[in-house]
Amino acid sequence: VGRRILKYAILGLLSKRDMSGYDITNEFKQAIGQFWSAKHSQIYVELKKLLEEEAISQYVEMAGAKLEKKMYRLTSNGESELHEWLVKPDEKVETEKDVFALRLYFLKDIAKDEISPLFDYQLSMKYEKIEYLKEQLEILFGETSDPVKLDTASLGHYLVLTKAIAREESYAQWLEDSLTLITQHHFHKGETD
Amino acid sequence: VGRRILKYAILGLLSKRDMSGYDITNEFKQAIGQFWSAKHSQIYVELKKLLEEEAISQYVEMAGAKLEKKMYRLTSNGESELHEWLVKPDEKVETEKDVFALRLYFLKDIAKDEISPLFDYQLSMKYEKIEYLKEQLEILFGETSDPVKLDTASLGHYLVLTKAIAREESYAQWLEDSLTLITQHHFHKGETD
DNA sequence: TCCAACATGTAACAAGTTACATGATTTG
DNA sequence: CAAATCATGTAACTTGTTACATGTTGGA
Repeated sequence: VGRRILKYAILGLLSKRDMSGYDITNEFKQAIGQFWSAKHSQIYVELKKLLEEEAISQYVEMAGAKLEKKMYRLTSNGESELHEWLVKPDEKVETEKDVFALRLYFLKDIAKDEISPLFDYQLSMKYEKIEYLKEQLEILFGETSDPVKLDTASLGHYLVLTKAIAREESYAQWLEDSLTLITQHHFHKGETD
Repeated sequence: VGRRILKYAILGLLSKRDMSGYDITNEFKQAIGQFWSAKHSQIYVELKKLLEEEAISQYVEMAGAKLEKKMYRLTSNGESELHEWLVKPDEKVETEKDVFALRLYFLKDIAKDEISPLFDYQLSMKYEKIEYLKEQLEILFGETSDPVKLDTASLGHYLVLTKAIAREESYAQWLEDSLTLITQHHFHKGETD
């Protein structure tokens, strides 16, 4: 049956302000895109469905002389659906899919000299991402001495960014540790074989 | 077009030993299931496709008097396809989807007294999972003084388990920190409102 | 005037889940 | 002998990606 996460992600975004499909697409390229995202093709289809369900309403805003922006607004119906979903504890935990970890599980089938480049590439991607996320945090909360003083709306944003940073840093640390271990392992095997 | 991760996950599993669809289903309930998994319905369909592609071959093993177990084995074709994939660096990074983080982003729409139970539930699930993963690590590598001395096949298993533990512990830590922050935030707001 | 960004949609396909369907074997 | 586990499959459906398709607007 599906849990329609995208539905609630869109309702959540619209609870902040009215948005067009294009705006929603862009939001998924920002902070929240670290934890949920969708392409415009999926978003426009979902918006149509939400309109039919009367969870949202539509109005047109002119952006220029001819360009029509279709704006969407939460209905009270949609608002209560969102609230219900937000406090409903998650039944099922989904497998977090991670292709690099999957590859590594089959380590024995990877040649020794191929492993290190794979790690190097992963690490450089992780560090790039960490840098980007920290920049975002700095831009948004750089002057904030104490996150306790943030307004409630910004607090959500702050928590999501710190989560993403923690996740990536933990990942990078594990990559470093594993590469060290594998290198030593090869050395050890080389010695004893 | 898709990247057919399941295809390579199955080929990887078959590189360790011959397996039936049922065996593969069970493997996804073990360690590697922390990073990739599939239901039996998807697995049987994929196995059929892999047979057609001649990446695997099939033979029948009797399990009892009437019960036929269809066993699959990597062909040399499948083996080289697996090797190629294992060393091909990942083009695209997929969004790691996390429904709890998504909810939290919409924090302002959650009533104060509803937030703490949500965190408590998440934390209890995380700690349960961490305990389970550490048990697995103990069972498999408990007597191992130094992972450097593991055989190469087990090393992959070890790395995947330590990865899962690091991931869950980092997650739990962030949950603890965030709950503290939110609690202080409410207190702060209560004082100043 | 060209290019990037703005703006919206559909179609085809791939991937993944749930439900339906059936039967054998082992263990208490 | 009942229940859990072993064992294999198909059908219907949802979700998500890629490709196709079109037109506007603002700035260099």
